Amino acid sequence: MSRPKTRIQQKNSQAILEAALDVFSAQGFRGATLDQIAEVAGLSKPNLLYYFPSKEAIHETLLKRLLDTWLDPLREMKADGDPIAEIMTYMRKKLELSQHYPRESRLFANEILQGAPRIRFAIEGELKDLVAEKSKILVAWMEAGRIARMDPVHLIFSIWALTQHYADFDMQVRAVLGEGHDPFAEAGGFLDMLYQKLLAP
Amino acid sequence: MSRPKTRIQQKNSQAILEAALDVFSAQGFRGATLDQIAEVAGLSKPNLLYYFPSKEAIHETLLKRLLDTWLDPLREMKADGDPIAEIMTYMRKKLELSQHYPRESRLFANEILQGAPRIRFAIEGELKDLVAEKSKILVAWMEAGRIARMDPVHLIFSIWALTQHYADFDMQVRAVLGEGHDPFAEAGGFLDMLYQKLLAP
DNA sequence: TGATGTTTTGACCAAGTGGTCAGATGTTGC
DNA sequence: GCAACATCTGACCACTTGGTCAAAACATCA
Repeated sequence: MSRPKTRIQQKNSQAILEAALDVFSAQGFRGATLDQIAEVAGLSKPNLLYYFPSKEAIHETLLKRLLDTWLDPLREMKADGDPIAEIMTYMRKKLELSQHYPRESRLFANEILQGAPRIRFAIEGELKDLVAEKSKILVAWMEAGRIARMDPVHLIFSIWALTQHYADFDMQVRAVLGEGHDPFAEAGGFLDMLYQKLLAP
Repeated sequence: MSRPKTRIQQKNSQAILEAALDVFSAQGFRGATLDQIAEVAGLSKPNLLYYFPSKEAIHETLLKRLLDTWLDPLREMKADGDPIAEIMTYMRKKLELSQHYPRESRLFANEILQGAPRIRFAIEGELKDLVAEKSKILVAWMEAGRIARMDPVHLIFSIWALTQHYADFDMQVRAVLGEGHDPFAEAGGFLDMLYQKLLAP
């Protein structure tokens, strides 16, 4: 069922993944139940299992799709651009992911929190390699005196931490800010300012 | 059973909470089972329920204890200290909590991720009030020109995000850094530098 | 020692879980 | 219209889950 052929397969697989994203991101893998997913998707439980062989398989499909989306912004950071603009753009794109795909962010957070049992391989491979590659670019920029010197990997961690916080801890952010705030707009301004200061050579 | 009297009650309640912290922080509330907790605690399941009336009750006890520890460092930020030193100390203490109490950090993260169903009241009350109070101090420091001007609440969010990241995403941090790194030592240096630059008037 | 209270446990339960399956119902192309 | 296939479902299953309970084992102290 990995490559839906008919219109109806397309539609139902999609609905299941959409529903599963809702449920998994809110409850974690073990906390989510097939009954919940089925209900949200508007299908019967046996029907879910007609499209996916198991709960595991749904989760896995979701994580696989997620990872690419998640890494894309970092992939786009290019050595030949303006250093500060490139980093700023990366940070902004990550913040937009947090804003527009908070369920994906939480799904990912849940997975890492629990020791990444299902995507450890990707973290230790793809992600690690990508960070190593981009770190080289950052170091080159530092050595050329175009941004301030610092640990490049922790610089990347800081972007992840600061942007994902607004998706993963959304509930807390909104509760603490109270009414009449636009968390993501404010975060955008704050993080722009922060990285301007941090990166200035 | 909230106030253990005998030696044995003291010891077993403690063992249960310790085991529950292990399991809840790693699996989330729904993902954790009483059998797992009982096994880690070295007790039988019915014996667990002799000390605590329900799974809920164990979780609740854990969260209640956690909250105070968690807020203490912020409470200690005093208006009459040196602004930069006070904020730096707060950041350092939060980082130390991440380092020495990662399970507590993850327990908290799990709870917030899932919409804080069990501590919403504390987030909207105690925590919100404390942040409001400390924000006033930060703003006063900004107006006195002793630290740079910025949104004080997002400044606090940034400290939470950057320090908790090293506990909650520990697996990712270690995987990406690879062998031969001391994540928390490096984070300490990086965050010192970051906040020096950010706060300088 | 025995009487009294505390702690522990095996056996049990009802509800919920992921998953199966035979067959019913739709859909499609001839 | 009908054969062939895709889709869907109710009934069911084995297992796990949180929780109960009566009785057993243990501790304490007169």
